[in-house]
Amino acid sequence: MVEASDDHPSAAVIYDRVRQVLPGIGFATVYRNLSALVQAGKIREVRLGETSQYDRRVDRHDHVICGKCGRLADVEFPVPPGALAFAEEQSGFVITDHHVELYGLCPNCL
Amino acid sequence: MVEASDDHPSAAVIYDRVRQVLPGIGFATVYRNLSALVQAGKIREVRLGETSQYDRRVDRHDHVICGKCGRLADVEFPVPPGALAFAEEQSGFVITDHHVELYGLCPNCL
DNA sequence: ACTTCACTGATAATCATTCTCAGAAAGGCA
DNA sequence: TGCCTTTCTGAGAATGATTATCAGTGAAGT
Repeated sequence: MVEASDDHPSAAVIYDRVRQVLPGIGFATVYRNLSALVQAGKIREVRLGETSQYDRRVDRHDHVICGKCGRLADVEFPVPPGALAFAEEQSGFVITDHHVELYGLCPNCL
Repeated sequence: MVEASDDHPSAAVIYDRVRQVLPGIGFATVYRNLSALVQAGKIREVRLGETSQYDRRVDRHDHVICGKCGRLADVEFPVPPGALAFAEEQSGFVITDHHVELYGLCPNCL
């Protein structure tokens, strides 16, 4: 599998990369395989604006997004023990998962 | 302004609602006004999957999303004091804002 | 060799959103 | 009031990301 590199590429970027190895490939195939990988739990899809980015890490973690260049990086955001219970109480929802998005500027853009 | 009701409507829902009052309106106008309101800081845009939802609350807060019916509700998610600094240290980013998305089931769907 | 069947690439279709552009409405002013 | 300018609007086309369709290819089994 050519997918799941070490950054957070969008479908378009993955399509370009794959084409360097398999020049005749169509984007339908790329999208199909990405969906299959997501479904199979091999990669994770992260929506950023109107496009999807793909993350090889499938364990629970959070993301920082650079407001200038759009770069997305993994982070661990420590959640206090009672926070989820507090949010459940407030909302009446039963919470099964969560994702923190942090916004700022990346080292390169600073 | 007919926009900014008390739930989290998508552009399509807002378009339908506005059309009940102004039957001849086009969606271009609705989108234009929504963008203007967002730009002016009067409402907030929250992306949920492929569509945008609009939130009359513009202060910092978080959201719970029902995995079954897609309903979105406001919540306050308490962030521990050192968490942002910890994430900055990890990532090298300077963090200016954050947003927590909680996933689960809403009271109706339970 | 023959059938089956999953997989592929090209292309059309879809969905949300944005752009374009001619016309309408609103305001200013002599 | 009549004219000009500017802004706003609606209709529809255009865009960008993604998904569906569909005939063709190739491997696998018999």
